[in-house]
Amino acid sequence: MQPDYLAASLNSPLFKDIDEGDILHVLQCLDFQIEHYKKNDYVVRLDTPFDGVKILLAGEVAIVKETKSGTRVIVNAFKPGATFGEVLAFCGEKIWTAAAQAMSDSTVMTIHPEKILTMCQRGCRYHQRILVNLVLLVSHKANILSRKVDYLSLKSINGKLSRYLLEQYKLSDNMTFKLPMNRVELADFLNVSRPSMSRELCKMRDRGIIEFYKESVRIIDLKALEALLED
Amino acid sequence: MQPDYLAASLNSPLFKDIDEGDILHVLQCLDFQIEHYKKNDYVVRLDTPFDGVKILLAGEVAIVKETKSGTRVIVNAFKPGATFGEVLAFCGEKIWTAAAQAMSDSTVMTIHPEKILTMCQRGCRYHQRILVNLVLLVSHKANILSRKVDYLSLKSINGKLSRYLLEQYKLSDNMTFKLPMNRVELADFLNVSRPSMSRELCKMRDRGIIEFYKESVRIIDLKALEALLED
DNA sequence: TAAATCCAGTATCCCAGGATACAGAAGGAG
DNA sequence: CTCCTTCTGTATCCTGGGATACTGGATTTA
Repeated sequence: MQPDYLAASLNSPLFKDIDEGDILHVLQCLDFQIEHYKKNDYVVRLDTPFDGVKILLAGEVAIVKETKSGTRVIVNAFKPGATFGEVLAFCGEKIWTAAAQAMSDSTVMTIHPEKILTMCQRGCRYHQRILVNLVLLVSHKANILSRKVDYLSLKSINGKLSRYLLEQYKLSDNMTFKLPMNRVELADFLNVSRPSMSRELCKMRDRGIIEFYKESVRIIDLKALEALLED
Repeated sequence: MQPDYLAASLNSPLFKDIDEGDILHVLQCLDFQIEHYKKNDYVVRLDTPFDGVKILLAGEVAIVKETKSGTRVIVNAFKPGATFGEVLAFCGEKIWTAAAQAMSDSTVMTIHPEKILTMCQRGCRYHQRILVNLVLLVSHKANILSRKVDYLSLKSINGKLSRYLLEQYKLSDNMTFKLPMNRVELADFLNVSRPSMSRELCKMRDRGIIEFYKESVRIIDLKALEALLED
């Protein structure tokens, strides 16, 4: 076992609050494999047999969903320490329901989910901790999905945009903040077309509700922005 | 502790594989409350303080997300034994991010989440089991949300409908099946207006792709239905 | 058995926003 | 500096589907 993998594993929320010696121990129980991928390689292909929970040790991996018409949408982008596949694992899916692609050269660890749930009938102290971490991890994923549903459930672009801007405002606790994505990505995230979003964004500006320059946004009329939520 | 509540708790996936005596024990640790609701009562209101994980003991409860203008999306409908609020609990939300409404007269148990993660530092045999159940439960929720996102990401009513019908077909493994909801609920679920959905449904029928009478649906031209997926 | 209520289908109107194409700005590479 | 690419805003056109209102059938209540 190379120590660099161990170090990378330490970053994963799955192993949070478990100390180094124990992680080594856990990993040995878990029957893991490690694989390397080059940029643009598929780490996981859609509709292929599910083979285990993945932990990204190094590089960058994105979850991509592709429509039959050929358009590819990046659903989620992961940095080292992130895990994926755990939701599929624990709800008994047998195949991957999305593809994962390396955005840069990446190293991925695969572990077998059954062992996580059953490995320590004897009750090692870190086993409990892993289960708690798993609960937190999966809950977090579910929460992100839930937020996604919120956005997608809104029908108007104004509604989506104002909700998004208000959330960014709350996160930064400042009327001026920077958008974490460019226009194309934001439009994808809100599931609207880029020109339409741009149009509405500018309308808001013209109505004196917001100001923006590049990725910087400033909320001018908070009340008016909140009022836009209602549609 | 009334035995009927105990019996109802036994049905919950949260307590799966825990025997009766232990459930009684767990419940006593968990500091639970029980409340009754009439049809259409709100079990939980949007934006009110989060008060604990809910277990539906009797009746029917639906999670609804609604905008002020009245657009309503049924995210999920629950039967006795189902739990909700556990995702919020374990990602540290302080307020309810959706409303829950009783679809019929219902009884709901509320338990306090901190205790689930920490109650048994001494390692009772059922504690571990509850954590495993929680992982399974939350994963299942995340999976449902993921499916929901898939529906909402489709832009055309045809796309949503055909995806939904194909899923029902796969579930029943039969070209003829019954829809589990009426038209209003289905329209809510797919986040489209009821008349528009009705229109598209009838178009499909007129094109010889499906047949339907009330809640019964029969797929006639599977290939054509699959072709509609290509939004 | 009449009245009230719920449910599904249909028609009409009309607008939010998608598709597309283009233009100017900004940054990077040679 | 010049070319090239990426990003954003803008205009034009046009359709999918939302809002609304009405129908008739089914179900429930009295």
